Amino acid sequence: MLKYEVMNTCIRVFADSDQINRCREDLKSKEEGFLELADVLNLAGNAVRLKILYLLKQENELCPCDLSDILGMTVPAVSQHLKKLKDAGIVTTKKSGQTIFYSVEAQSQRIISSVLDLFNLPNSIPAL
Amino acid sequence: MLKYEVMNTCIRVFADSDQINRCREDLKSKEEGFLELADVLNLAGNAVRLKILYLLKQENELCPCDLSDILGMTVPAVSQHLKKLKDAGIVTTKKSGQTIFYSVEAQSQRIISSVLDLFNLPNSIPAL
DNA sequence: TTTCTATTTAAGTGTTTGCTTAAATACATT
DNA sequence: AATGTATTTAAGCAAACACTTAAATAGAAA
Repeated sequence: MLKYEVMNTCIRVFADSDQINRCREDLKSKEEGFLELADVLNLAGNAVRLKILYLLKQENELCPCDLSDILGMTVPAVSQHLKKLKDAGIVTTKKSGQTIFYSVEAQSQRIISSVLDLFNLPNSIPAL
Repeated sequence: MLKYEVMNTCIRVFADSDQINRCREDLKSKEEGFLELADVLNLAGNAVRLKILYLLKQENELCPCDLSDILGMTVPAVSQHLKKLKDAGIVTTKKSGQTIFYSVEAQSQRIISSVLDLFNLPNSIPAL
């Protein structure tokens, strides 16, 4: 009578329930890491923010005003992107006069560098 | 009279116009690359899709039905994520009977592996 | 103190995202 | 031919995004 390997939502004749359980366990043990990595990738997965991170790494520090000029967009638009990056702990600020300089947070240098290094993978981006 | 270095939107006393122009040129020359990399990061920057990519790499191939079971979400929800990945050329499909197996597209293996390797960067994710 | 300047915050808006449920496809299997 | 199974597509919807313009802050400079 019980012909199918019924797992959850899906009824399928040739499901490999061992494989599915193994994968589920594996994911569960890494859940936290997936959420955190996805957050970082999501922040970097916007052309404006990716450019901001690239520029901050390249130039060491820049103020919202500079970024606005370089990127050709309004200061509030830039500021809102910076806020997201700062809330995530990816960038940090330093005040000098009435200028606020943004830079990549020390602890995030490695992952941001690694993300930006993806830029240089040969043949990595199909459409390129 | 012209006291400021007026660049674009921003009027600021101590703007370094050389730096700003250099950065602008640099960005312009890499514009295409930024857009494409941001696209990939944006796709990977979702916990569900990041898990899907991880699973496809780990298990070589999986069908929407398996993924639905493993991820604990409906088949249409999974299918829509797979469509995005396929439209971007990141995954490919192979038919076997009435099952459709998804796997990471050969040309995208490297960048996807590199993205997933970010998972293993020690101290890379501040909150971790 | 008053005025500027750099930045942030707020409010409004159109677009995109990611799910839901229901329906449609496309084939295998009987 | 009729039924069943795996998958995709469609429609609807609440939430998140990314910008805009205007206003609010904070602090330097005059």
